[in-house]
Amino acid sequence: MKRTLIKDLNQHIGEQVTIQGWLHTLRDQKNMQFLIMRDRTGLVQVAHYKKGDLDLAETISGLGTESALRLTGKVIENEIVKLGGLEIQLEDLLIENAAEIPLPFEPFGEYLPEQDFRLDWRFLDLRRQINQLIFEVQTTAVQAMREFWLQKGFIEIHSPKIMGTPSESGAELFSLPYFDTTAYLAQSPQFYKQMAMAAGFERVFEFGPVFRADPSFTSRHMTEFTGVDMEISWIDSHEDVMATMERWLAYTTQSVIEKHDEAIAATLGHHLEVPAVPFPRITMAEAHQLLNEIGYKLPFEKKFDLDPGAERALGAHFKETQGHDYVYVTDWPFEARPFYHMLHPNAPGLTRSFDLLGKGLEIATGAQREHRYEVLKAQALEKGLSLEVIQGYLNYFRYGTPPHGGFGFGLSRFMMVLLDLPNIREAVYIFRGPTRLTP
RNA sequence: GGGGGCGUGGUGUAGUGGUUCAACAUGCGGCCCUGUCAAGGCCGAGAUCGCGGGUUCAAAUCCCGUCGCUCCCGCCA
Repeated sequence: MKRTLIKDLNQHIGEQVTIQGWLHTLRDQKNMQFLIMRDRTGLVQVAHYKKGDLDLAETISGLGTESALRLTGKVIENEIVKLGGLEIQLEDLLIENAAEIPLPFEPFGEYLPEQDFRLDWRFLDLRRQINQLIFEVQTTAVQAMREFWLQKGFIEIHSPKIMGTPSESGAELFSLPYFDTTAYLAQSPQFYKQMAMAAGFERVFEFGPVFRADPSFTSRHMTEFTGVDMEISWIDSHEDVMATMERWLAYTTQSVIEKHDEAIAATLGHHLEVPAVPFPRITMAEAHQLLNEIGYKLPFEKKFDLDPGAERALGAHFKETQGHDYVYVTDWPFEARPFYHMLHPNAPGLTRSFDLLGKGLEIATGAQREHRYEVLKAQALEKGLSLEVIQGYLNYFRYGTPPHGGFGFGLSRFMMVLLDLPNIREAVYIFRGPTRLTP
């Protein structure tokens, strides 16, 4: 018999249906048994009159909650049932996979075990409604991001994650044996998306894994995460990148609201808002001045940079003064940026770059890239890089590469910001950290 | 790489030197209950208090070490 989803049961009053799902709660009484069943669409009560089938009653009594069941019965309206005013009168039950007793923890209990323990049993943790919602929302968000770009003629690329030389960035590399040599896991698709600019693709994006061997033990770092990268050609400055990005994020948020507003309100207790475009912008120099005014003390060694506390302070300030969750911090000093960021022509030492803060959290970095071969080489040397090692990359800029720029964006960090999740381990399907390689 | 915090039955917590210090909740097992509904009632099993060492007449409780987890800084998405 065809499966009926629990949310559709009210269209089948009086009919015999089959539902498939998990035993959410069992109330086993003297004469009656009540099974609360859950599938991905909701909960329903199933009633069984014990004397109607004593063998079945005994089977049910032995069931552990969270067992995977398929059951058949007649849907009846019953106003005394508090769960939706209907119930299924049980006729047949098939145990697809019994849950052992006891469970490692109760996914639907009053309190939850600490996060580390839940990660050990992530599949049980993921049965919780909020977790299903997080990944439904992420699916919609990623779909919208891709849609936005496809509407504008972007090409999607998939660059290799195994590399012979480090890709860039100060981040530590994972190395691995590779036949008779050593290979590295990509820290970023940076060089490859710029290669696409040299290739004349003009506009590209990529969703892909990124690996960072930094031993970071914080609520917002992972050793492997999904990077969302884009790169566009023929830009005038980093402003073009920011302008594209903010509309892209507004479109994405709009899509999430259209599809999940009700569920988000029901589960998280608040509504999302589409961020107003354009987002606030502040230069690094202005940011330092502002921080000074609002009394945030930045350590001396951070005179070219921000620290996480400063980012939170800026986020809070723009929320308070402009009601905005996002802010671009632009024009970072070259000291704080990689060699390939383009310098301002009339402000030496400053780059055409930006970070995007969402609720005070760094979720993206972008810039116009330096596409002039000689200038790029000089900047690499200034950063102390060996030209030999990056010559393959430098070659992209010898045979007609347009001006271009783009950004790298952390998908899970965005999910944290979007849904107010306190820890990136809640925002990612399966967490990878310095001491977490399983599941 | 640096710093802080935590580590008690399956799970979440209480207890901060002795005399119920091993408790409470939940889960688990049993019994009871005219259809319950986040069910309820009664009974029961379950932790030598992460591990090792030390202080003390006495340690879950203090000290040292170690391991694990966690958060912050550094680094970044």
